[in-house]
Formats: sequence, C-alpha cells, structure tokens
Amino acid sequence: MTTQRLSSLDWIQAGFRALLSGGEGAVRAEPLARELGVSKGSFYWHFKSVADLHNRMIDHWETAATATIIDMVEQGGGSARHRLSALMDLVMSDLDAPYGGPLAEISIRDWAQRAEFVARSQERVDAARLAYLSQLFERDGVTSKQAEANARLTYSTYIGAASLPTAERAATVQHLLTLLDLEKQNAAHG
Amino acid sequence: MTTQRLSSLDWIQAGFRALLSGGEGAVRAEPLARELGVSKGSFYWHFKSVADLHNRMIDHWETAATATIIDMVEQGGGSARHRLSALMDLVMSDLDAPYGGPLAEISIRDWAQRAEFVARSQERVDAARLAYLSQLFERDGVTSKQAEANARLTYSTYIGAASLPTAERAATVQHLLTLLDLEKQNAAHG
DNA sequence: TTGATTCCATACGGTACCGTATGGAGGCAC
DNA sequence: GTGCCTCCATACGGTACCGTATGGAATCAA
Repeated sequence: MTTQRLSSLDWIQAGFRALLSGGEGAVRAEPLARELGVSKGSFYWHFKSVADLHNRMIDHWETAATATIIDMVEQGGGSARHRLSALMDLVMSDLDAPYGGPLAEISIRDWAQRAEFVARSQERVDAARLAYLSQLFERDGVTSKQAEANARLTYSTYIGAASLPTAERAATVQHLLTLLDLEKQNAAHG
Repeated sequence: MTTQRLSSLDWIQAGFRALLSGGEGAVRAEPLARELGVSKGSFYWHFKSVADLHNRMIDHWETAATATIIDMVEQGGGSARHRLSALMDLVMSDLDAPYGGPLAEISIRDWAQRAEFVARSQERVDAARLAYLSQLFERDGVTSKQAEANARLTYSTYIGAASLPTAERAATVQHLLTLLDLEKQNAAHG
C-alpha cells in the first residue's frame, strides 16, 4: 500500500512545519513521529539526536534561503532594477519553499537569539543576501557605499514586512524601491 | 537581610529575561523559580498557572510597548519630523525597557504565530503604533493616504532593523526618514 | 532461497516539568 | 502573646519527552 518509507528530507520538512506552528521547542522527535504516522524508532535511525535534526534543518535552510533563490532571480534575467523587484516578489510569496518562506524566517531569526549554530548560519545568510542586494544596486548605477546602505535598508524592510498583513507586504517593499530610485535620480542632477 | 519577598512584577520581568534567552518555551515555573532563588511554591501563589503568567506578561508588554513610549515622545515635544526621529531612536535602543526592547519584539512576534492571545495583542500594538506613526507623518504635511503608506514602510523597516547589527540599526532607519523627506519635497513641486 | 541491509516498532530507564496539597516563617492587628 | 494574613518551602503523583536496546518486516543481491 502507501506504506512508503520516509527519507531524512521528510523529517526535515516536518521539522519546518513544526517550527512554524510551534516554534523551536516543538521540533521534537516524538511529536514529529506522531505527525508522520511512525514511531520514534524511525527518527533515531535517520538522526543521531534531536540536535542533529536541528543542525540539518538549518543546513538545509541556509542553502535554500540563499543560493537557490539567487539562482532563480538570475535565471529570470532583466535589468538590475527588474531583478530587484523580482527578488522581492519572490521572497515575499507565502510558503514558497520547503523551508516555509518568510514566516519561517521569523522563527529562525528568533531561534538564532539562543542557538549559536543558528546565529552563525543566520549571519552567513544575511551576509550573502546583503552582498547580492548590494551588487544589484551597484549594477543599477549607484556608488558602492550607497549600494550597501540601500541593501541594508531594503533588507530590513523585507524582514519587517514579513510581519505585515499579506496584502500590504509587496506594496510596502515596492514603495521603498521607488524611493531609492528617486534618491538616485536626485543625486544624478544634484 | 536581602531576603526580600517577590512581587508579581519580579516574576514577569524574569519571564521576559527567559523569553529573550530561551524563547517562549523557556518561560516556565521551575526554571524561573531557580533563577529567582525561590521555590515554585512562590510562583503558584502569584500565578494560577504558567499560562496565567504568559497572559500577564503580554498584558504588561502591550501597554509598555505603546502608551508608555508614545507618552515619552509626546512629552519630548518638537516638530512632527523631530518626533519621528526621536521615536525611532528611542525604540532602537537596546534593553530600554522592562520588557526587553527590540530583541524581545522578535521573540514576541514569533510567539504570536502560535498563540492566539499573543497574536491579538500584537495586532493591537501594531495598529496603535501604525496609527501614531501615520499621525506624525500627517502632521508633517503629507496626505492621509501617503501618511499611511509611509507609516507601514517605516514600521516594517523598524521591525526588520532589529535584526541588523546594533551599529547599523539607527542609521538605516534614519536613511529611510531622509528618503521620505525627499519624496515629500518632490511631490511638493512636481 | 538465503543472507544482508534498510527501515521501523516496541519496550525500557531516566529526566524535567506541571499543578496540588500542606505546612511553616514572618509581619501586622490589637 | 494571640490570631491572622501574606509569602514561600517541601513533598507528591502525573505527564511528556529523551536516548538506547533489541527484534521484526520489507527489500534487494546473488
């Protein structure tokens, strides 16, 4: 029948569902086993411990949250300004990935406050995203220093907008991009 | 000696320390009792249950995070534009309140994803802050509709900037306020 | 078919917490 | 001092989880 065996990825995805609905404290072996309809004997075959699952969840998130998304934007092509819009629309969509999208970001960011390995992963993700954003702004024609400031501002707004009602998220970030365009034009003939 | 009795507020503040360092899952009776150097007999005298402490923590945060801060800004006086800056500087300062400042915001925002009473409190806090921000922008001379958009953008950036390194937080939000000024002047003679 | 390997069930001891029950120490009234 | 009230200690049963140990079923190799 449909008595299909589970892979490690199944457990990792279940872990993200639990993280979303219950926070880090809900990512535990026995509750996940119940949700997946198996016993925890399965869990301890795939993972050395609960901490092991946590590590592999964060590893999975780290690549999915940077390289994967950047690849999608780059393959979409277009001008730097267009890629900025595309990137923001992409990361703003709900439940857009196996790792849970912008809502999972909130939980992970909270988790990073108390787990070193999460904090370090978070820092790498932030750095990679900021570097990519900065690169896009620079390609769009502003100075290196200005591009970094723009990147920080855009990134902050993206993170914060995850807490807004879904309907207002995209418009809010696009509003910011409009303002940054205005600033660029103003600097050009100022 | 210093065998001072504890008040409910002592437990609530200890609850916020635990929330910061360990998330919602760490706000429990026995660990808090250990940290405060008493037994849990004390806890269950002050609170009916752990859920009772959670509710009173959120109640406490709700008033501290809105009315208290708005009062401080309004008493500082100055122009609307000056109050905006003052407000952002105030909420950006680390550990500025018994409820833990911007770092506690991250934990509470995460907590709101899975606890109804936290989500409702969060919504009220967001609404109150957005209304106040919107009011400041309107006083500064933009249209009502534009003021609301500005408020959403400013608020998103504030929330997201809490995740930036401390040194870059204030500058990032001030950067946004500068951009909004530029937009206003541009609309004035455009 | 036989053996080996993969994946899971069951059962166990151990730990940390919840909430309750009960009693004790200290201040305050008088 | 006597009683009362406030705040806390101690002790208890109950629950949920962790990690391990061990055996069983399914799959594949040959």
